[in-house]
This record gives sequence, C-alpha cells and structure tokens, in this order.
Amino acid sequence: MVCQTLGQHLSNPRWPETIYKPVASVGQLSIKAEGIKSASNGAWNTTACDSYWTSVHPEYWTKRHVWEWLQFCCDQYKLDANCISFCHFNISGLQLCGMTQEEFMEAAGVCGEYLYFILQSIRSQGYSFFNDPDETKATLKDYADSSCLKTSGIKSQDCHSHSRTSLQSSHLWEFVRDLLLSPEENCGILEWEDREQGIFRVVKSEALAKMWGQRKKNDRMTYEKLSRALRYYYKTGILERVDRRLVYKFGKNAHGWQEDKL
DNA sequence: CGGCTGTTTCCTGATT
DNA sequence: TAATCAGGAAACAGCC
Repeated sequence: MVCQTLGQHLSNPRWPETIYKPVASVGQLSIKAEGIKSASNGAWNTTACDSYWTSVHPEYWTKRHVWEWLQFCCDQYKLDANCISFCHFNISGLQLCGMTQEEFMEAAGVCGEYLYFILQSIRSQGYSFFNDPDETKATLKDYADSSCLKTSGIKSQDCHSHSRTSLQSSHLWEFVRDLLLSPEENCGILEWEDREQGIFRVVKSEALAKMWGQRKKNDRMTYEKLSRALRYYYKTGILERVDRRLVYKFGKNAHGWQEDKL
C-alpha cells in the first residue's frame, strides 16, 4: 500500500470546512466541546465508554487502542476519516506518541494537525481529558483561537485525494471497498476475485452485515437488507451486476479501489 | 421547512 | 428448503 504525503499543506496549515465542518468559527468549536460535556454526563458513544483506552496513558495503547482513538476523534470532532491514512496509524501508542506534528500531517493532512493537538492534550491531561469537559472545552477553544484554525479554504479534493483505507466511511460501498483494502479488518469476510477488474466476493455475508450494522449502530442489519442497498448501486454505476451469487464488481463511478491508483 | 440522497425495511416472486 | 437475487414501494435520517 502506498501512502501519499500532503507536503503542500505543511507550509500553510488551514482548516477546510469540508474536513472539520463545525469550525466555521471559533464559537462553533465551543459548541462541539459542549457535545463532549453532554456526552460525559452519561451518554458517551460506544467508542469512548466501552473501551478502557480512555483510562490508559497513550504510550501504553495497543494498535487497537490507537484505532479506537482515531474512531473516537472522527466521531467526536467530525473529522473526515477519508483524510486519514490508516497505514500510517497501524502502530502502537508508544510509536504514536513519538510522531511529530509533521508526521501527523503527512499521515492525515490537515486532520493530522488536529489529531496531534488532541493527542498532546490527552497526554498532558490524562484521564481528566475525558472527564473534565470544562477543561477540554477551554483547551480546544485555545487551540481554535490559534492562527491555524482561523482560516479555511483548502478545497475538498485536497483532502480526498489523500484518501486511503479509511477507518470510517459514510457510504456502504466505501465501507466495502475499505474492507477489501484492509486485510487486518477484513478477516476473510470479503475477497477479491479479480483484482484488476474490481470483482469481489462476499465470503461471510452475515459477518459483513453485522459489521455494517455495527458501523451504522443498527443491530437489525441483515445481508438481505445490505444487499438491497448494494443493488441500488447498479443504477448509479458504483457497482456492476455479476451473475453469480455473492459476487459484485466495482463500476465506473466507484473510485479508490484500483491497485495502481492507490 | 422542503427537497434530495442514501440507505433501511418490507415485500413478492424468481433462481440456485 | 434455505439462501440469494431482483426490484418496487415506502419510511427514514442526515444534509443543504
């Protein structure tokens, strides 16, 4: 897997609306911090509250914890996971803590700058980062007030051209694509039948539905329903029909799956 | 608030 | 017989 860099962003860090939507103004960042406050009153999303990584110092995080942290940041701060290069973050917490801000930006573009800041906040505040919403809010606002967050203007393509094996895709076909591209998450659920032509097979249909259901926080998802959604993609050219059971093919309007274009 | 997109849910019927 | 496929129809959620 080839990982692109975002060198062009390093000299001029800015926050595009498309990457961090709530940051249209400093005030709106505070609104996001309010979200943390309400969440900490008992409604933490599963990414944060069901795992013990929030109570462990980042240096002791496993790869899994790093991944959960990324998920948490994407959920909580509405970062676009498509900007984050998974291969750069397939590392332990110790390695994560050793990354420089520049390395974060190389791994996740402008989102990386924000991730870096969040990580440093967690490292300095420890467990209280997740339990002291006022502190968190103040810290985030301080950062929002800093110069790098005040401007915006990088076009969305700048972000999406950096798209890799994303951790959290909003669309079903992207979820399927990313599962195909990340063997560490795939677990044999999907496999390529013809890599060049984009033909793939659903090996474990129930597991795929369950995983998609988890992604959408819907425990009633079934392969029947998931496949109905996949069939809608025939209309839009995201997928093409293959007359074999559990076999699909990426269409002309699907992108990001070709090996030579990664 | 309305319109649009992308599902989700349910369904009937056909195929493997 | 069960699993899957093919779509129509309607509901629903999130976004603009």
